[in-house]
Amino acid sequence: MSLTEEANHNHPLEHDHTKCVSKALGIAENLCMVRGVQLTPIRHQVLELIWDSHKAIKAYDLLDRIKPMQNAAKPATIYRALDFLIEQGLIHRVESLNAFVGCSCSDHQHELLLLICKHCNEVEERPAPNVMQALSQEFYQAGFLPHSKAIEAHGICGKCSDFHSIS
Amino acid sequence: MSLTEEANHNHPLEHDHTKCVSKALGIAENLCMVRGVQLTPIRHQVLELIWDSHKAIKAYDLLDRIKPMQNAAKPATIYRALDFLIEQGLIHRVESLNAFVGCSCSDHQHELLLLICKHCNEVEERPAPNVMQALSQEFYQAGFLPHSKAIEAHGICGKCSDFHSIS
DNA sequence: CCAATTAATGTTATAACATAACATTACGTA
DNA sequence: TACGTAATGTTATGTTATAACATTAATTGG
Repeated sequence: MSLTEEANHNHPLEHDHTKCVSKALGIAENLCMVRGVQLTPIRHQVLELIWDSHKAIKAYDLLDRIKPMQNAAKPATIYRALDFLIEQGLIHRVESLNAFVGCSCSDHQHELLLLICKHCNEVEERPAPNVMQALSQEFYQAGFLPHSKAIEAHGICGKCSDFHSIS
Repeated sequence: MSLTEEANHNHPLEHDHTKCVSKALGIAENLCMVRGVQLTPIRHQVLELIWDSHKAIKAYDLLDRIKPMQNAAKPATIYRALDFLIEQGLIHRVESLNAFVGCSCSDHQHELLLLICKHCNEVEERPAPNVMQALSQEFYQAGFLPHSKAIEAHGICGKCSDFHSIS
């Protein structure tokens, strides 16, 4: 099922989303330039489609949406672009949804806590340094050498609970 | 791919695993009794197969392994049993692996931190109260009302890094 | 500049993960 | 014993992801 079908509440006018998009794309273009990697048209379009909202989007939904622009697009087309974007830290894979969301802080070092709203389906990314520090201590105590970590919480976001309480 | 194919190092003699299994099954039987839910033969067998090791196991691997005992087993057979076991808190779904692992503390309240070893593929579950507290604060600051949370870390476990350093 | 190499994409096929929908069976209880 | 509910059987299909090989585009060294 498309994620936007099951939780489709929107927060219109909450913010100027064109700014989010242009900022994210600008950062991506710059990063790729600096790193000497190619943000090809396909990769750029996939990133743009992902940034169409703050909701996580599924690979096959991306495929549907890129088809008009890339007639030859196949699953591999999307998954390759996703692999690239993840590698470059430009997007996150949301494990518990099998979906993908733009990374809002790809320009600096970060560990990630993802807050996934069941109501509007938006995903908020937070640095959560205290959580990360406690986590590091836990790893140390366990003798565990982490390579990667993901924290994903499902619940109701601030905007949605505000919305409920005033409407 | 079967998870046990890609990371197949074992820690033999590290512990008496029959104790883990009998403890887990005993707790499960008791809990189900108390709750008035049925730990049917299929559900019991699936739980037993999951507890065959501390590694996460995939649904279709479980299917293969239950076939000799349950000739009629189909994907739905396994997924229904898994749903039941998850509902009862007897196993965890490891989101980042699409796999399942026995819950080692199903008899008491807990939030979970899963330490997943890339080398031996075992999954250690830790309560990590400090992490959970920091997380709660983060949720509060974000105005987020959590319904569920999962922390999954991939890396090298203590036993495997010990092993490397002495051999 | 052009040949060699590497990076990216096209294409086909299939593997791997999961659920829907409806039929049947088992079992407790009125 | 008929009824309702829980569990399982069964068929089909939906969803997510990758393998493998061909072709095209971009980069680089001679």
